[in-house]
Amino acid sequence: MAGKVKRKKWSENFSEWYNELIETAGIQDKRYPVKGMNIWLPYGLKIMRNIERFIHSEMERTGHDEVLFPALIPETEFQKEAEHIAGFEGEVFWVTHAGHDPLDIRLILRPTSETAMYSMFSLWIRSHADLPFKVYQMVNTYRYETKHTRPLIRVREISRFFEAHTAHDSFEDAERQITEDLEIFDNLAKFLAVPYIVSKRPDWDKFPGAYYSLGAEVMMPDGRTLQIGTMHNYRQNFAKAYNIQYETEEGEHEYVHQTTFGMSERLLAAVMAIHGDDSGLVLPPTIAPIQVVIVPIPKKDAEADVFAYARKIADELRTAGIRVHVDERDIRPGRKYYDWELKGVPVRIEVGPRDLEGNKAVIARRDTLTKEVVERAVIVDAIRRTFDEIMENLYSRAKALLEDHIKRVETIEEAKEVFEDRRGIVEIPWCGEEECGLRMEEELDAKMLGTPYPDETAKAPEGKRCPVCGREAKFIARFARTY
RNA sequence: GGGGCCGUGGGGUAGCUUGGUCUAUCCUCCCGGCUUGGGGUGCCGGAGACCCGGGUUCAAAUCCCGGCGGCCCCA
Repeated sequence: MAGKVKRKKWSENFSEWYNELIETAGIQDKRYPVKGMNIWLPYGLKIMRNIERFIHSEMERTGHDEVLFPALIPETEFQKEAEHIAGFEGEVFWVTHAGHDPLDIRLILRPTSETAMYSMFSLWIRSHADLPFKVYQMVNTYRYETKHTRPLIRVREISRFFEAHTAHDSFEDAERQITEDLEIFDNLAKFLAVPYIVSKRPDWDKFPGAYYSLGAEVMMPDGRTLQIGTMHNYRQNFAKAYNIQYETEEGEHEYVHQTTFGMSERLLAAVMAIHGDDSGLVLPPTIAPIQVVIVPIPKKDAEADVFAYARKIADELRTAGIRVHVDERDIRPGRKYYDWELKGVPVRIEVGPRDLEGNKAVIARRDTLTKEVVERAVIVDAIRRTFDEIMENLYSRAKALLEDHIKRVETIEEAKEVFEDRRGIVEIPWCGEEECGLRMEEELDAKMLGTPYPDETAKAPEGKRCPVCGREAKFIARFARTY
């Protein structure tokens, strides 16, 4: 039955499909006259808010407090951590003037908030009793992207940037935080029905200033990967630059260990891309602004009032906590079907004279585009069951897409074939040397995502050799074309 | 950094090579009316565009120069 769902354009011309859908489905308007800065439209924003609501609840569950820092950072603060500034200075927006006068100390628009937050952390964190210290914010950040911008994916204003920042009394406790971040991320991914992989980034591609960086990637329909989450362990790098110290039980002064965890509206891009099809968006019921749309099918001269019937069902669903909308527009039902399919509403209920007579309703699933007739009396249960089935189907379909695109190879030639063919992720033995890693990136015209995480899964099997230098391989390295 | 392409109603486009019946094509969206209603009803009517500046010419959407904006490829 899934064969009924067409995903031709989606898979063969993903870029075009994506750009069209961003506007036709009402996610964003790209016509704002600044490159890389787009407007959130009401429908898209509602979806994003539902994703954020889940993130807020996870943050609360795990004891993070929400804060809001200013968007402007003085040049002097920005420059305190050497690697960090080197990594970002090429892409920050500067504020150099106020009115007609040049500023004494120039300001940057935050590309991320480490340098805004950490001088304050050093004031706030005094004692071991203050640790662990866990805060987060969801704000807009700015990066002057020089590559091609793409809505939600590569933008100059990230308008929904999530960043959690924590401070700990030891490396071990910071590691526990990374584990917690991964658990939060996993919950979120399940909520979105989005399967992913986690890699430890190679040293040359760490977050600027980090001890190590983890990236969570998803597989897009065209075989390229999209990073949708990152976790960094900073060790004491920033603490030393910003003098964030606490007093131990013994009265000593120690630098804190820090971590960050980041996500953005790329989460929505992933959901759109991974679950969509040729008819448009397919939203998981967990985040759909409208979970059920009811389309009344009137018949001329029929005495039955299908509208009243539809409204009654709507009330019932609403009482059960389901987000429902009755489409009473004066247009043909077929037109409504297309409209709501484009917008990805997970379930459609059709009610016409036939259903009213038999005390039934037709339930249509968005993910499979199949229909089923159900008894009016059990409609709430049927909808709930359908939601569960949709979540399962979306997840397993996406999981198959991801797994089909991961290929383990041993030579550069094999790896090249994968990228020529259908793309995806290549896993290849690697000695661990930067030189060999960069060489493979160049030869494959792909990026090294890193090594599988947790570390135990990154070891190369016995006897495998690095295809570049021929030495014994220590790791499995992942390569992909990325967004 | 190097090379290429392109700016036409809200969106997508035709026209440009060879200047003139361009009073600018078609689809979509939008507005009004009738009709219709279990997968994009049909018909009638309406609104809406040649990126900006300069030049060539009797005549420029079309050719030339400059500006601004966008896209693609390579390093």
